[in-house]
Amino acid sequence: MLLKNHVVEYRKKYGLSQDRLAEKLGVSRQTIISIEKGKYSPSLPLAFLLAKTFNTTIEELFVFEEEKKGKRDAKQ
Amino acid sequence: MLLKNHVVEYRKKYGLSQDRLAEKLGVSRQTIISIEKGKYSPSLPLAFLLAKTFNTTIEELFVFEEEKKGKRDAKQ
DNA sequence: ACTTTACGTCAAGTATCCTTTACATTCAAT
DNA sequence: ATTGAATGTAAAGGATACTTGACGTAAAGT
Repeated sequence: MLLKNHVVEYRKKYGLSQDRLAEKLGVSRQTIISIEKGKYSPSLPLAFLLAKTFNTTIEELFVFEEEKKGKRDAKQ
Repeated sequence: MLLKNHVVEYRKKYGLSQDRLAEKLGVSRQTIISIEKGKYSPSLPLAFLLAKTFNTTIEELFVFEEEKKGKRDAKQ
């Protein structure tokens, strides 16, 4: 199960640096970097904050990719 | 920042025991109990799984309550 | 009475998220 | 060439999520 996200795009859309975004969210810059780079997925509270900051939803911001190896039929 | 959820209601709506739900999600029963009891919020991946299991969204399943007491950080 | 099912607690350990510090690179200004 | 802003890496430690196992309670059905 992979978890991609559109944080970079949204951050740039809002003209924020990683530093500024981190500050706004009350987390460290490293956290932003790690999430953008896909090193780990954020906690649910942080995911909520991110979505809120970008006026979108968690589902829109984070893309949940079911990784089923062997399965080829894409449903949805 | 509080994070309530409707896991109990949805679980019962789907006629699942905590044990069965845990099994379905691939987590321990303790994890379900802790989430339902509000001891902590789930990880984002688990939140996604829960929402998916109940055919709903994270935003619907988890209620994000902005806590407005004693703001320390002047952000922006 | 006994068993089963479901829900709950507690505690100790592992895994993952997040912070902090320090340092490196790139690019756009001087 | 140097400065500053923005992005990146790495590593150690702290905080939170999750597991495992042991145990308690209560209800429902033999």
